[in-house]
Amino acid sequence: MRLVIAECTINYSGRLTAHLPQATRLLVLKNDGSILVHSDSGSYKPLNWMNPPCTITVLEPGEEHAGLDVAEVWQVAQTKTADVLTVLIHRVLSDVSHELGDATGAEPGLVKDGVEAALQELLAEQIELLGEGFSLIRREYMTAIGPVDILARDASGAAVAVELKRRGDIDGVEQLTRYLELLNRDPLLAPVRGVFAAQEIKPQARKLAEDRGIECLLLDYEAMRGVESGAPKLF
Amino acid sequence: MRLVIAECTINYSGRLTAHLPQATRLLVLKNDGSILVHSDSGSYKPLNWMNPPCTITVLEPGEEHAGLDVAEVWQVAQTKTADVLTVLIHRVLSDVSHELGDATGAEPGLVKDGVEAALQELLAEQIELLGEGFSLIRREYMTAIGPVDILARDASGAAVAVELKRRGDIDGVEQLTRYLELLNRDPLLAPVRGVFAAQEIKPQARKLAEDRGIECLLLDYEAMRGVESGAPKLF
DNA sequence: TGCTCGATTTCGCCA
DNA sequence: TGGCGAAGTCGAGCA
Repeated sequence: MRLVIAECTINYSGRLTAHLPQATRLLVLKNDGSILVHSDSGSYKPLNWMNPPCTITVLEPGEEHAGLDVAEVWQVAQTKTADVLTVLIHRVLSDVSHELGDATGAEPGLVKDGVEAALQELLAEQIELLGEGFSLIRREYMTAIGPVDILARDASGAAVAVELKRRGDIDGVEQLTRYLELLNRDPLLAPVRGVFAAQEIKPQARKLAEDRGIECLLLDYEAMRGVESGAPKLF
Repeated sequence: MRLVIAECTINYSGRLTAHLPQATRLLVLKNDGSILVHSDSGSYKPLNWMNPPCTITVLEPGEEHAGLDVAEVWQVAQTKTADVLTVLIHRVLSDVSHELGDATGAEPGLVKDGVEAALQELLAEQIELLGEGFSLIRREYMTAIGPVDILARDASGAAVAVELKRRGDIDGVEQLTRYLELLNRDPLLAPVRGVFAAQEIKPQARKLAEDRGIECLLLDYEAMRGVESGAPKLF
């Protein structure tokens, strides 16, 4: 990885056109040829970037750069698309390279825990959270338009489709509506009720769901995990 | 901005729990207190990060780190939430700081062109792309559930609602469907037809749209821009 | 401030 | 490989 601190002007042309006026910035050149342009603020998203595969060509400034105080021109071109990032280097303040990775030179990679999959697993094991006498039919119940997160049976034996979200938005209600429409065409399952379960449900989503006769269920992830393990998971 | 190349082990606890095994990585510490952890591959998204406002505290290794070859412990805590990023520093290979920004120390910021807004502007000006004899009623036509991108009138005088996307997905069709349902309740407008216009339309979205009697229209941004300016915009 | 929607989204899964 | 849904999504615009 090569880290360059430089006064630069940047133009991007691809899905959109973008321009960065002259300023001092961090240029990160990764080993796969990709480049990130970071300023000292903003969040983790760079001001500009080019993702791999791409190639960097260093050019001498041409006539069009006369009088612009340009020392070098970097042409970063995407291999597969027509995207081009042009970096005009005015002054290089620092330029260092380092080898990253573990002993083998590879990045071990991130280990995650606690996303929607975990929520689904917990609700499947604690299916009675949906109501007394509920039983699980199956998780990821496949349909022609995609998998229903959880399919269950209520105390009376009627089928219930559950859509799970971390944050319950209007999109989730639409998704569940499409599943219910499809499931209710199956004479072996119909009538199928819907439950919209999430750690947080937006007011507009709740309203839309209730208008459509879909029940809303707030989930407490910490409590559900507590029931399961008795103690928070540590590394 | 401070750039540290270090052999490190990282744990994150917040919305999810994540772990990064020991390896050499780039740690970017921005002036606003935020931190990014980058490896030599992947795209612009860091392996781990903490966005501002947050504080970094450097601790001496405690008993729980005995035998783990830990030189320093960085506790990065979000000011508003309970998110915590713990960086175990095994070895620092490089540690440099630089002032970024322009002459005033500020980042001038990115200038963009060519997103959905531009597409909407172009289609409004070239409304005949919808069909012969079409006329514009207005852009961003407000309704109770949000603005319709473009409302037009066809040759026969009937209202047409247009939903614009760069990439036409199922969500866009759902959105247009909600607008049409609402607009068709207005006796002054009804009946209102729908047109789903995008640079690219996913097969599933096209199918859903056609099932609902919504017309699909592929847009050629480059061609539309060419009609408008006669020449591509340059910086 | 809260909500909605776009993004050069990126990322990961599954058919 | 392509399509699709989730993301520690982020960020802008608007009520």
